[in-house]
Amino acid sequence: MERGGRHPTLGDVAQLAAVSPSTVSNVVRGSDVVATRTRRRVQAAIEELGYRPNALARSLLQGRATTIGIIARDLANPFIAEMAALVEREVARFGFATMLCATEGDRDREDQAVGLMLENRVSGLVFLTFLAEPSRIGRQINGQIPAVFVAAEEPWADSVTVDERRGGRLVAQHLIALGHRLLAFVGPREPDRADARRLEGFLRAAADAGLEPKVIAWDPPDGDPTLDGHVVDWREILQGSGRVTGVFAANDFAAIDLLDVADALAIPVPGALSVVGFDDVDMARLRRINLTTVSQPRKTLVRLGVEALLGRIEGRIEDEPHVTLASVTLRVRGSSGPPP
Amino acid sequence: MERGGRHPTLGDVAQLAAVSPSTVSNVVRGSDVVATRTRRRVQAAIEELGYRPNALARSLLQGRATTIGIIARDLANPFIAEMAALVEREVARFGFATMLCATEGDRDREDQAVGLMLENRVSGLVFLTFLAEPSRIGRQINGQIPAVFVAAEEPWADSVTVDERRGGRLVAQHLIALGHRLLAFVGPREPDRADARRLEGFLRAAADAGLEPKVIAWDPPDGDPTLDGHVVDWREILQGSGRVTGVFAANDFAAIDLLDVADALAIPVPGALSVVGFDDVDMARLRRINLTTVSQPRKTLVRLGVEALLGRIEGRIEDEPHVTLASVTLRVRGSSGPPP
DNA sequence: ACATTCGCTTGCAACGATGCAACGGTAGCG
DNA sequence: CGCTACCGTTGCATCGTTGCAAGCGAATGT
Repeated sequence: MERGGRHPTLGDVAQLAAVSPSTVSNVVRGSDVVATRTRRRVQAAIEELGYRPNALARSLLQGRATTIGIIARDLANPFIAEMAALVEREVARFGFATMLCATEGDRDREDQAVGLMLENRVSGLVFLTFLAEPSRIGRQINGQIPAVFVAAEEPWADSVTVDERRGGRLVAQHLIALGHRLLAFVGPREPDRADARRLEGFLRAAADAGLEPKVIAWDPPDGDPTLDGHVVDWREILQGSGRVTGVFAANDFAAIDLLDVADALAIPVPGALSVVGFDDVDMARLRRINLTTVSQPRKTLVRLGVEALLGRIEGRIEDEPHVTLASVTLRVRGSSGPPP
Repeated sequence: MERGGRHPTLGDVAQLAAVSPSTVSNVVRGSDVVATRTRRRVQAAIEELGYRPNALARSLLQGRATTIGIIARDLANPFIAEMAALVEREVARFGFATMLCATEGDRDREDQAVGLMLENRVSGLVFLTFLAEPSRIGRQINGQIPAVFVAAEEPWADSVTVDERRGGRLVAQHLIALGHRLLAFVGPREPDRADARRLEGFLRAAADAGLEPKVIAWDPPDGDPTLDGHVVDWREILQGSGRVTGVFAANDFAAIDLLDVADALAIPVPGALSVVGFDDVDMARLRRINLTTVSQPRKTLVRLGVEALLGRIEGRIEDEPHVTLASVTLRVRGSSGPPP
């Protein structure tokens, strides 16, 4: 069937069908210049040898691979994983293969990932993460290949994201409307710009109501929460003298961990504590989680992002990088209620 | 910096450094035959041009890309997503890039995925799924490139998986030891072989105790459960005359959905219903979920799988395909208890 | 002084596919 | 009858790298 484990080539097929390699190439690519008789003969030869075109050779010639690269932060986060799946599926519709790299937010791995993608001459890059060191990556990419940020943003590339500040504002307004006055924000010790904007919107809306939320840094599951740089205890924050009653978590992942903490301390939610998240991951709607959260329109984000990327790849779009905003919705569920 | 948006090549670097392309190639690949003076000059030129080797050309010459392909069923399942992340990370340690395809269990997309990988001349394939049509894919791969099944199994390729039957048995024994006699298994309408074996072990152990569990087909979130081909109602199964008290779900995903159904019907777990899952996904340990489940050693599975794959790729291993079994553990949590 | 060795560098032929100019042959047209 | 138009097919150059044999000074041995 195939000679010695090696892959049969265009030439092998050509020989068997007694035509030139070019003709085989034309058949493979479905060019209509080939006579039907010849085409059939060639197809038979292809079948017999089990021939598969070598995408590497093709891509080498065209200067780029029919591949797009996804650079994500962390596939263990369901929000990211689902976004990655959507992107893969969407670009596959246009015949693109997908290369994947996770960075864990580490700048060196960011570098490596981009390097890997560039060396493999991907046609475009989808970033599912903010960058630890935007300028370096920006310089590397430097207009060499199209890139788009989805659910993230960089000024030097197309970005499709949501109005994070508005999301933060909605949360604050929701909690305040319920009657909360003791608010807090919980986010990672090293916030990315999404976290920062969510916080910003939250703080601003709180300030408008004369409130000043605490800002707590927390990296579950291994870290302790810190407040103004000092390690504190959840019991302290949730039950102590300076306790809070309404908490906005930077994302559902953290929010759900926080619910778990509350459960561990036997603090009733929303009875004694209201928790609001961000992202609306699938599990947020489970009755046991039932998390009030800000919903991001995942499919829309991906669709718009891929659309923009393909536009650049095909050269249809040439203007300045553009930021597209999709709208967020506050999804009120059972984890938020009036303060005690 | 670069000429007209195109990528600088070995030749460009060679010209600038006034050496031959071969020498540049030697420098890039860290060959030690190059004199230190020359090497420095070349490195300066590389820096100045922002040169990046073209992996496509390199791979074309070697006959295969430094890339492995992951073929997964569905990234939206956290178990799969986490496995994919682990594989990506593990192979990256050995310098491999990762191509990703999701199949959703569809045989056509299986075909396409494998075709895509083969055309891109990946060095090896990691399957994170059982196949809808194993024989076809097997014939396609046909010893052309190394493949390994992780948390899945095929006779014609190396496989690293767990003793699913034993997992099923452990669940049955656990429920029976608690005193349950009215058992059921809940799995997808089109079970893959993992599901089938989990069921098999479960049924056998139940039979040993003289019990005959119901077998329910269910595809959450959109489907109704069916029993012997007839659509039934959860209320019927969980509270009706022929009700069950201990349910084994084919995987945590389904188990968690089942918990949600129980919550919707206000059925206390484990008071009136015990639920046991399979996989031990991260969220299973949350207090609100607190799912008794069979734990798969994810990291071990991935490590062993990648090890086997690399062995084949480097030609170190040449013998017959081998099945490696890792051991499962029943993790007893709060979703199982004595029957009412 | 000449041969031999060494250290470094270079040309050249692949790898597999593609795009294009050019081929001989037939047909259509004035 | 000669001109162009078109048809299906073919060679050939090309993409960026690598591996290998050969080249070439300079240093060493006798």
